[in-house]
Amino acid sequence: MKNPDPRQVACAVQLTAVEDAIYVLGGKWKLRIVIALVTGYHRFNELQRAIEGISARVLSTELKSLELNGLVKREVKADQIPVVVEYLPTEYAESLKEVIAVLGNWGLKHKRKITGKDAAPAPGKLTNKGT
Amino acid sequence: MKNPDPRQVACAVQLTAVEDAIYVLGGKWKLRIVIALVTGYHRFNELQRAIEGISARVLSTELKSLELNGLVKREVKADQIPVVVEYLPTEYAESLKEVIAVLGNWGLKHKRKITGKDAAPAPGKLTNKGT
DNA sequence: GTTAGTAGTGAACTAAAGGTTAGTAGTAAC
DNA sequence: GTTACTACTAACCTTTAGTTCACTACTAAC
Repeated sequence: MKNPDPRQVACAVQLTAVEDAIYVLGGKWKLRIVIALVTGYHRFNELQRAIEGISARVLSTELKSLELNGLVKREVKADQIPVVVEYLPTEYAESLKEVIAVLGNWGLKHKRKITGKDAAPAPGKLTNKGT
Repeated sequence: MKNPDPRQVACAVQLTAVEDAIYVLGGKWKLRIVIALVTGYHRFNELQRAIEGISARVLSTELKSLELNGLVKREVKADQIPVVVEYLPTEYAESLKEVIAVLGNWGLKHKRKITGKDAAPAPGKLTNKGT
């Protein structure tokens, strides 16, 4: 196989790109945090209360990861007492709105398909959790 | 807080939907498999060769999960020797094309942003791997 | 002085995801 | 008879993700 399968060439670009996106946005919490952020929650404890079930440690590490990827800006209001920290979605985070919308729409359609019609969900999911 | 924060109401629907989508499509391999499937790879070993790095065990479990979610159809060609199994993307899998496109585009833009400009990638990623 | 709020961090743990190795059963080529 | 192909699967191991709990340091209210 000297000259590669044209199908491989065709999908290679998409493949790495999708992988990268999943690396940055995947996992249990990253997109939830972004959604909370653009929804208007900006303070640490406020975010922790808004995002049900997240621990301080995970919120902290996830915020750092999002900051590294330019999606969040950490701002320390040193003048206030007590010192308040704000996590603000960057302008760049706006670019995720489409991703969130598409993913959300698909998730909604899929849930309807799985729970409403076929009733054969993935093991232990979609039916029994309304997070 | 008797009447819930309107922001919470506003994002709750999107939240569960996005979560569901990530549950079904998240992880290292699911979307890669779907891409390979719609690209034209249909047989087990063919898929394993096309998707670099995936093990038979993982490919098997992931295909089952995708089948449960109606994205793949498993077809056994019992008449052939040796018995051949084909994994075919369902029509429903077409609905993922938009998701893949949007995610791929974002991933591409993001990689360019991170590696080309800011040069501050997430720890140990995006720069050092060209899968 | 005790409690609660601000924003976290470190250690120790569990759970889940994924990887490695070996092996099944049948066919067919060398 | 050994190797290689078909499509897997069980057992075991490692790695990563996420949880729990305790704790810092400072301020304010009770």
